[in-house]
Amino acid sequence: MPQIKVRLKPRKELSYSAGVSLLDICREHEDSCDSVIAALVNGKERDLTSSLESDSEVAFLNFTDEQGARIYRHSTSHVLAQAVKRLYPDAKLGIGPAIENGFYYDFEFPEPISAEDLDKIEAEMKRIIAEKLPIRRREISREEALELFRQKGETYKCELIAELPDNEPISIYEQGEFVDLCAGPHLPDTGKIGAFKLTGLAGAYWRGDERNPMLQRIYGTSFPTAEQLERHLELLEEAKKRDHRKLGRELDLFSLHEEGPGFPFFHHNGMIIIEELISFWRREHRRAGYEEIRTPIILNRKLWEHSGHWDHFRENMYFTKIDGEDYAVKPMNCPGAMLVYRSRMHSYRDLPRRIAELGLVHRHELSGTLHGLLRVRSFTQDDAHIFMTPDQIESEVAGVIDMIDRFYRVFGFNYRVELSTRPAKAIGSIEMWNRAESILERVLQARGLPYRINEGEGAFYGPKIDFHLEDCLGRSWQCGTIQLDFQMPSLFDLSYIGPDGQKHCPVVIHRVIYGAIERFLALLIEHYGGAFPAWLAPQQAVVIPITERQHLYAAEVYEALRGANFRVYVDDRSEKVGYKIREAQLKKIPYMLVLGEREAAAKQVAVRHREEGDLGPCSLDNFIARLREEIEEKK
RNA sequence: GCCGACGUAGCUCAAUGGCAGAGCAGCUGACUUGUAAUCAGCAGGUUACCAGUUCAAGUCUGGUCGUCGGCUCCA
Repeated sequence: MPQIKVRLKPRKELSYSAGVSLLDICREHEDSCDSVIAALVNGKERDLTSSLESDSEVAFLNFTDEQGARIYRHSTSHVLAQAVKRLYPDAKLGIGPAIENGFYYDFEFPEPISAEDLDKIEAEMKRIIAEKLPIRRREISREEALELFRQKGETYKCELIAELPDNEPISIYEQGEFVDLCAGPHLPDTGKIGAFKLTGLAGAYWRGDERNPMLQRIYGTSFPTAEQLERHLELLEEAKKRDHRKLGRELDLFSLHEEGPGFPFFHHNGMIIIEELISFWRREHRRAGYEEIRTPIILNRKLWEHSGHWDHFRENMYFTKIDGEDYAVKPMNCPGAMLVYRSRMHSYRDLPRRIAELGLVHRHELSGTLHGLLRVRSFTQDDAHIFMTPDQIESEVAGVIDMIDRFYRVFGFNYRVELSTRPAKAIGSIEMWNRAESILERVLQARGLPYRINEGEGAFYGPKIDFHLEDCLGRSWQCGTIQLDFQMPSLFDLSYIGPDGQKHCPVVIHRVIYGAIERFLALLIEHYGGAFPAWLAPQQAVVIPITERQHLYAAEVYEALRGANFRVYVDDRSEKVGYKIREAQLKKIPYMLVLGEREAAAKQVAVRHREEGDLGPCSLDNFIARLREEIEEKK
């Protein structure tokens, strides 16, 4: 038996005879071999049950490694599938991957199951785990695989096998009587799964396509210990307290009504935040050389036919009739901006022309996708269209990326970047698309921004760079976007006169920073958990007189703060201080100013901060200076 | 749109097919209070809506509307 060298990370050099199993190496060299899930062999994920035939670099994976956790949960999804097959032998298997924080498995049941059935399935899963079934990998030929799953009636698996690339080995994993098509790797046996829970039941189209049959998806999660599982479930509960729908009601920011599904109502408190966001936005845009326009909400159908929206976006649009003619409620602002550009002649010296618009658009989204303020049917885009010459594209795109980064930084948002490419319903030539896509890619690479490619998710008129933010449950939502457009300008016959005295067609960037004000507000609410920084807080301070004897002084303090342009009110109800403070805390007001005999006598205010607590007395002027600085610096 | 769940007072939640209730919020009054809930009283409902079964429906059945969780993070 030839000897092989094994470099065990972090730094061990070992020698074994070829054919040694990873499990053996693990038992010998890992202190807590029980917690090892799988291994990376020369960077590739492998089962612990597999063996080494040549010199290798090995790193063992634990649950604390992201890859390890995914494998652990993927194995749990197989246990779920096995349990389902035991209880419902006629159920057909879909796919069952690990996802962030858990896993799912899709099934087609002969009769739909309901949420109560999950208990039964969980019980069976526990049995399978107690059986400690060894999990074995086997590579088989395409023909064998097809035959195996055809026999079992697993039509979805057969479909997957047929689509696997020729050069890829086909592997199956067996545990007890259960077998699944799977690339792996997996835990060595089912007994390794500590704590798990099935968390949800949902419908899911096979392969996410609504033309395919709908399967039932069971969601779950698993952890090595019950404590970790419990902690995870508690974290989810905590996160729900930050839900913008709950906080929106509690803080009186907005409301949603049956009378207008998907059409949010903003209350005074919500409007204050929106107004602050907008005035910040206006200041930054003026500084960055933007103009601002406003175009109509309802425009003639002919315009939408002309722009391509009639052909490509009609299902999402609302229509109406005026004087016997068809009109549409705008789903996008671009045609309006095109008309503004076209309303006068342009020289190349005028470009780039950056035209911004806070445009209220309406889109008919599927009823089932509506979600608080995060997915609505009417929203305000902080839109802009940049008209420019072709050689200005890169610097303008870079400028917008800078601007988005600057904005998101103010709020402390982490974001993810995606590049979306040509969709099925696209207008314009393939060459144009390729050119546009490569320009966007080049700018991203030049900036060293990590990004993901979203095949086929671009707008119908051009590719785009999207900026995604996360909500309280980690779901990601597109906010900022930069879309490159070579089509719309020529459709609208836009032009500028070049240095050569000839007419040329400009290129357009469509872009938003917040995206939709409504969605951005929702994410802000969750991001801050409702405790907005002073510059955004609907009420920045509350004046709390202790008894009626301080009401006069309270009015004085109130007037001074109002005079300094702060949002403030007096709580002069006949309640105890503790009661008023508790209420102000629940309303997440940044500052509470308690006024008693001492403060009134010394003309001071006793400052309490919602997070820092009692800060003691200080002069009114000092407090005003403190709050003013906090607001100006958007702390 | 599709799959599943849910819909009772402003909010959070009770009520075996048998008189719709509690806490908080609201209103009135008393209390004059020193850093997260003072006490008492009052008021608040076509149980989402529309049909049906039943002596009797918040509860059972059907439909409509709305809300929530999902609908590739590819074996």
